[in-house]
Amino acid sequence: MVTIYDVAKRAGVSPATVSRVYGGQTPVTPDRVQAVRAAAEELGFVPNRNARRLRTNSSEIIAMMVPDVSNSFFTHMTRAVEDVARAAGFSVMLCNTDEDPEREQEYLRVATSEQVAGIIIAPNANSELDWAVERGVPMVCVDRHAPHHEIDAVVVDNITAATAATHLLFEAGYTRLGCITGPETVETSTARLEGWMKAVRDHTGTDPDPELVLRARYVDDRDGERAAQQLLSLDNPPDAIFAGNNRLATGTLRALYRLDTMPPKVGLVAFGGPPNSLFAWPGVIVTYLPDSLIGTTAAAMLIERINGLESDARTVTLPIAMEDPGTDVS
Amino acid sequence: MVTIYDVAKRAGVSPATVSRVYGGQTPVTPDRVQAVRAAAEELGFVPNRNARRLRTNSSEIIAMMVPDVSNSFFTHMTRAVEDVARAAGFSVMLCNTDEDPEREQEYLRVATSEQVAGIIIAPNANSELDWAVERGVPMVCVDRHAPHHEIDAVVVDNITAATAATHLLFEAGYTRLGCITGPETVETSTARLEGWMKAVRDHTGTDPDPELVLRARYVDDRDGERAAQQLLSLDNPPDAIFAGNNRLATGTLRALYRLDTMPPKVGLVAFGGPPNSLFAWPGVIVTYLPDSLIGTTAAAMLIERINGLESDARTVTLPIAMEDPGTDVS
DNA sequence: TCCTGCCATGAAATCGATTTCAGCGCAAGA
DNA sequence: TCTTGCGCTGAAATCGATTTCATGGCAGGA
Repeated sequence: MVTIYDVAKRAGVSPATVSRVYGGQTPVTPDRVQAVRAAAEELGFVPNRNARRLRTNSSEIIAMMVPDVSNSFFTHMTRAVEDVARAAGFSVMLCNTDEDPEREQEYLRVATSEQVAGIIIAPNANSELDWAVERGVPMVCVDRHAPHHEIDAVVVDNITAATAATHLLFEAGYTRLGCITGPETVETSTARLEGWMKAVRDHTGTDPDPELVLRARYVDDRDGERAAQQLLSLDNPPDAIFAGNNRLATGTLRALYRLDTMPPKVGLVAFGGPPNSLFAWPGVIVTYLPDSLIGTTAAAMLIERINGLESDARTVTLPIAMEDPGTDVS
Repeated sequence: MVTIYDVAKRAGVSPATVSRVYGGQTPVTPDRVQAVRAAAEELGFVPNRNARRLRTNSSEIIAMMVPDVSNSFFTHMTRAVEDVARAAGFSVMLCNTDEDPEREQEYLRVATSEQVAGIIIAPNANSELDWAVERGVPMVCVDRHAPHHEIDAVVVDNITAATAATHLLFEAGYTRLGCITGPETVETSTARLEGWMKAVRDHTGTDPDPELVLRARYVDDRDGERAAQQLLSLDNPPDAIFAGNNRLATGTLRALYRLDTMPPKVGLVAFGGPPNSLFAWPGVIVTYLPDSLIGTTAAAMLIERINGLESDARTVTLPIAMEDPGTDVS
């Protein structure tokens, strides 16, 4: 391994000078800089970040903790975070929590032990963030607020969008709406359910039929498929379904396909997806979550914190775009 | 920051003993282990990995260098790598190269400077891997072979699968096939083109019409869309299209939709996608790349290397699954 | 020409964990 | 009882870069 001492010897300067050439505070005479760079080049010197970090007690790593990167929502968010991070000289450490508090805890431990510069996390109601908060690690929550702590957050207005999308189903002529949403531990699933209920009450004047509301796991589309099947096999089945995230929408669509009741026969709100939907489909109302924007915003906010910003916790709420192709089969 | 010295003082032992409790080679008396653990717990001690790494000259980080995590193929691969890595005590650093050799180079520099334990990379023809190879960083290539070096690789049999899928188009009754594949710098795109050509020759007895072959970027589905439009606006347009990856397939499908020539009117091979295809579609032949399996295999191979395996470079070729729903519109 | 003061430089301490090496205590064998 | 030897322990060196502190050199002002 080539060290600054080797470079120093070759360049005829002291190790301190070599160190200063690589991002030190103190200036170095141009010709010495030249000499050092030349020597470093010849020897193939790469500064050892571990040594630097040990000394400076900081790293250029951002931990990205999401339930599951293979969910396209988080995929795009992660990609966006990585872009902003790289531009600012940070690397991204990827952590899939699978909504499992234990795994999350383990990762938080690794992250602090790693002296990461900051953490971007999509927490759930069971998240134990005390560990990181106590240690003052800069942190930004995405998609959901932090439980029990005041922490920067970038979220979307789920209630409003869920209500609006549900209204569109009613306007399209559907009358009996089912709702498949996520577990109670995930804040967005409750918000979307709430938005859906509001729209139902607005239109029917009464509370929705409880048998039309199901909760399924967010992370596996087969759960969504099962839930949709269950709804559609009711004695009095819904004629449209609100699917609370992209996975659930994918599962629901598959169930509809299997039962030969594809939209527009049965209406669908695909909240936040389905992923890579290719084109507008009659009877499918899609809301697009601003995944990349959430990522870039969160990364930018985190970097502000890393650079020492001390203000109170901030919450940024981003709007949700919507697509309604109508029910016309053309 | 709590260090082993603090813990040592509190537990009434030496720092060396504390270190040994955390994964040291030498055994420690049980009651001292107890005392150390208790003290560590009370003080909230977390070992500083940077110090450890500086000393041991190794890290528990695997760099995952892919063109673009937001491509579902790499997404699933990355997810699989992360699972295997975590189980073995490694973290994953995410690097999007966008097929850009410069960015790749930058990341290789960061990775060596970071003393990463190993690298998993999807290289292209312009990749400069010398840097890492010289330094002996354990490395495994995925999806593509390393240019100019003998390195472990996990790939799929693109030629065979492309030929087989193309055959299915002919069998379905399509006669004039177009092909949209990726840039020449990406090995898989050439292999798939080759497989396609073989099938065309088998069936027609002649070389394919050159105007039916287009190359587009792999990374943006709009390029695929444009290429498909171009093919379909020929005087003598193809009646089926072979799309060389998931992005191209997505773009092609969108073009077909816009031109109101959705399959089965125009046949389609969607090689390696399209992502999250919801269900079988008449006239669309889909090949499924074993994305997760590539990831787990590569991660396992890399970990073997990290643990000191010295054998010659190995290449694992995985099979490709295929789905042909026929052309029947039922 | 001499003095003041800034600027660049090198020597050495430091970050926190690992590891070598020597020593100590204790058990087993003679 | 004495010796041998094993097993555990602590002191101290070490990893490679950063940074403080003291110093030497040089320019500008008197």
